[in-house]
Amino acid sequence: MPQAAQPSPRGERTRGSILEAAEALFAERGFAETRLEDVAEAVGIRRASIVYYFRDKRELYDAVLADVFAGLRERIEPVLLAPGPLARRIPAAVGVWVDYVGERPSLARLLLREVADTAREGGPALLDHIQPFFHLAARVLDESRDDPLRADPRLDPVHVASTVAGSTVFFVAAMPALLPGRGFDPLGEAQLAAHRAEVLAITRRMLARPSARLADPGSP
Amino acid sequence: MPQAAQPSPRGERTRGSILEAAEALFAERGFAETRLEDVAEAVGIRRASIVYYFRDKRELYDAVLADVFAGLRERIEPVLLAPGPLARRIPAAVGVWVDYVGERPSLARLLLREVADTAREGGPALLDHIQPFFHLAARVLDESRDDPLRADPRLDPVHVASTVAGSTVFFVAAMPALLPGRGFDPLGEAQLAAHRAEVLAITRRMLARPSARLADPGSP
DNA sequence: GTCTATAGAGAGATAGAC
DNA sequence: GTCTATCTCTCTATAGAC
Repeated sequence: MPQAAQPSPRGERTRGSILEAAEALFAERGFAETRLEDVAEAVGIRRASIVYYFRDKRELYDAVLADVFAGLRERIEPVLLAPGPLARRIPAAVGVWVDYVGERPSLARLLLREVADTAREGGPALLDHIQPFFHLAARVLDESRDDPLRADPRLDPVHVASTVAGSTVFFVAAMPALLPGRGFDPLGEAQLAAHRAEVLAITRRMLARPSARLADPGSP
Repeated sequence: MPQAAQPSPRGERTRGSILEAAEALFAERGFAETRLEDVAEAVGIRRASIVYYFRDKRELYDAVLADVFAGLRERIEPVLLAPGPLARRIPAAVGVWVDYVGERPSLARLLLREVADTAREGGPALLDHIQPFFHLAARVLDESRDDPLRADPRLDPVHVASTVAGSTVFFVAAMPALLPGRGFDPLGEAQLAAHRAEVLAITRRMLARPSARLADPGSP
């Protein structure tokens, strides 16, 4: 928001358009290769106007990440906090995840890039935006102390999440590239349904027959 | 190689060092954010000297990709072409894949980035480097016409490959970021073994109970 | 083969008018 | 709020000496 003043309706609309255009471009090209010029053009304004809403390029990028992850959280939180056994809630959350990525495929590419950037010294901002999901997970597990799944020491939530996230995100982003020529669309009804079924099967197997918990050298 | 002349031993060594440094930096930071200056510094030479070996930045990047994927192919080809049922060769190939990524984690990040770039118009060079794997797969399937797995129309090799690749690559790159603080090392003996077991279980399930083949709108 | 020096493009940030 | 104009920095690519 502009200088802590109350935003005008027009301003809110412009701001939203900038976010939308930036999300698409950052996802497609990455942070460094995206020119503010292109974002402005997509919105139909001039480059300098973007600065009115976002101090600089980095802040715009952060706002995009915040927006995308907030949307995901809004969807996942209710199904994870709903009553019922974990063995039911977790697959439900996985289904919601796949559907969300299907609707907002920018998330797939943004996440792919952020994860790849992980090794950098300065480090990406990913962690800030992922943090809420850790809190959510901690809360869910804490409130389900009696759940049989919770008791199984062989089950590593982070490992499950990594597998599910990795396969979906890769599927959505990679399939079109891997099937060259044909206009393959991983986001089509049938494709996405097939993938959802596959990921759910994987999830259920992991929950039913968890492998040894990964050693966690630093845990207290 | 320099101007089609026979390379001197010293030149070959320098060229190798450049490739090695470039691989690490491109993987960590991506193409756009990697400065030739840094590659040169890592090698201990000056920026201009790189041009002696690689016409420009893009060519260097391409050489890195070619090198990394060629290494993978060298490992996977023999196990896929070995005699025996597909139900045994495929898991073996998956095991080799996980081990290779463990030894050369740059591949994980490079692949993550390339896949994310897929949506770009100009398009990344990924396809050129992946092509040999398609040929390999086609050959293997062709030579296994009698294999029971081959006959199953519900089995989609690309889908299996995408799932396996996605989960491994994400695991290797994401785990250190997702487990902040502690010095988590997904490439450690135990972690990698646990992941390999997990991916193999996933693979075997997919082979044993394949889901419906994904519709392929453009296939002949 | 490797270096120094420099040219030149690209793109983000800033100042200030309307 | 949005624009024009400009400043400045970074980084690639090139020319040519050693």
